[in-house]
Amino acid sequence: MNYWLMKSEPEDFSIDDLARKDFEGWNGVRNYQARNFMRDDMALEDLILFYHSKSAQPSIVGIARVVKTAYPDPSQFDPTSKYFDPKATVSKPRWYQVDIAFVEKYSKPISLKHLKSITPLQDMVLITHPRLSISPVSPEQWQLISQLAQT
DNA sequence: GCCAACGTTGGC
DNA sequence: GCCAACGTTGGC
Repeated sequence: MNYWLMKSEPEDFSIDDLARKDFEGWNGVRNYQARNFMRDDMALEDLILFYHSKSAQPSIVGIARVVKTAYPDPSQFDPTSKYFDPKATVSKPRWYQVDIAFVEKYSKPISLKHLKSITPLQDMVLITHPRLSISPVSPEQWQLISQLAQT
């Protein structure tokens, strides 16, 4: 079982949007590191911290889980999509996605500001690599954050 | 293979 | 909306 953090701009797709759906295909990821995490390391039922970026108070807002492992992101083949990639082919896809589903919404979000104030969380990839949209979370970090969510 | 130019992310 | 940090592209 692995733990992850995935960012989304709530104006594009929020935890409430996720809660309304059976699942969501996590398409449009166009960063190789993030792709590799999805393609190579994400397993069924892995748990995900769902993070709202570019919001007034960037925060972890809830939990999702992986319900389908990596498969080629169809938007890379669609010339009308903003995620179209002319260098990708069906036989040699470049971009992958997973499907995720809603698990829970925190009653109170945990802000980035709060996370940055907690010494043992300073090595979170979220903090050391602030522009990565998908990042691994250690079991220790997961446990600590789960405790924060309950207070 | 270097690196300048360019595009994107995301906190503020 | 700004802009620093960083990733990617492409000419040489």
